[in-house]
Amino acid sequence: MATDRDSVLEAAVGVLSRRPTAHLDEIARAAGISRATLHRLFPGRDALIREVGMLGLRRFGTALDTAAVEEGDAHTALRRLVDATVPDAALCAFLAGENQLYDDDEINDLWEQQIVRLHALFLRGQQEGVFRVELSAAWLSEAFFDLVAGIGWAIQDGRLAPRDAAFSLAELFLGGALRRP
Amino acid sequence: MATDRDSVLEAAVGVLSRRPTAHLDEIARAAGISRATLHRLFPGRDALIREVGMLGLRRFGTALDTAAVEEGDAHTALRRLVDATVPDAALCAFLAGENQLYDDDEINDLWEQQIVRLHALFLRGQQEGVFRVELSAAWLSEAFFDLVAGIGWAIQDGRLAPRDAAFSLAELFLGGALRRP
DNA sequence: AAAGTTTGAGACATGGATGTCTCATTCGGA
DNA sequence: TCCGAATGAGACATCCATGTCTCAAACTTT
Repeated sequence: MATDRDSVLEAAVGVLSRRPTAHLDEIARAAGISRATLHRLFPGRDALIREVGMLGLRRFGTALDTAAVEEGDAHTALRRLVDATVPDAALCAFLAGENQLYDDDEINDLWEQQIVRLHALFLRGQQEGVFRVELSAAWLSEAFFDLVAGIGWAIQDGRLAPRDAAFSLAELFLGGALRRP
Repeated sequence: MATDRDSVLEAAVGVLSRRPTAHLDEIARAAGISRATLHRLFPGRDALIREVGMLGLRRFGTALDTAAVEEGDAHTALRRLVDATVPDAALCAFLAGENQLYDDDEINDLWEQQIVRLHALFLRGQQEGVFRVELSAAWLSEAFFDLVAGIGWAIQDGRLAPRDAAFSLAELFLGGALRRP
């Protein structure tokens, strides 16, 4: 029974990241509330989708903060980011799939802000000689986010154990991104 | 002007992989045909979506064939698979995003068939000592497909040059999947 | 216990995409 | 040139999710 807005949004993610066209009935049921209450919390479907996106972007921003991606060497910074991001992988999965959101300016701006920070992390790592330079920082950012999203989907569908998530992501991605010594 | 079914499906992918809820008008326009003709080719929206999914799975199956993933050492087999898959990355992106398809039994079966082959490739590679065993074959399969999908999205949105796609995918993924010598 | 608030269930209207139809036009083959 | 087939444009009807409303029940607060 989720009464506050964020709990509802979390429940909504669970449904929407799998089926972006899920009916509001289904989302309300997943949140343990009625469709009427859902409408009281969010003016309509668009608003709901938008707020889920905003939540995801806020969470990812918070993950970048707690990981302090601008500090320390890029390698361990990325490891910290993995740990900070994995708990919100489902939200990232939603963001990756819902390209529809990109009509909204506010969403686009916030999205841009996060990507810039991620991109800067990889660029810094390349300049430090930590990350490979044959792969563009843009592609590294893209691929990282894709894998986070993949983690989210895999966990939701029960194909990946949550305990293994951070390790699987870090090992696979860092293996490909780190410069060989 | 795409008159045959497959051309229409290809055009549909271009629209649907970005916006899964695109109207039939938009899809028809993207294919250069009228909505009436679109309906003559495909009974309805569901049928269209389904056939796009089927096309994607068929293409991926063909890629597995042409790459001959069951032959040779797993490393070069995977490199062949990258080259064979990248041209159809957009279709894979659609498959990754449209989890809605998973209601259909025929789709599920075909999907299962491809995943089994991909999974077997990684398992074989692990047994040959080529791929890392700390990462499960299931996760490697998942991550590979996620990155292919990411390639597709990135190319469609102009964030990745098609020429760089195969290299970027192979280097990043193999870097993380291959056992260090 | 009583008043006020919130919620759930359902009915209802609405809008918009979908599906079906017709008909004029165009294209292709004989 | 002529005929048949295919296409496009548009006009409908239909369906269904959405949005709005009401009212009773449950819960909270005093």
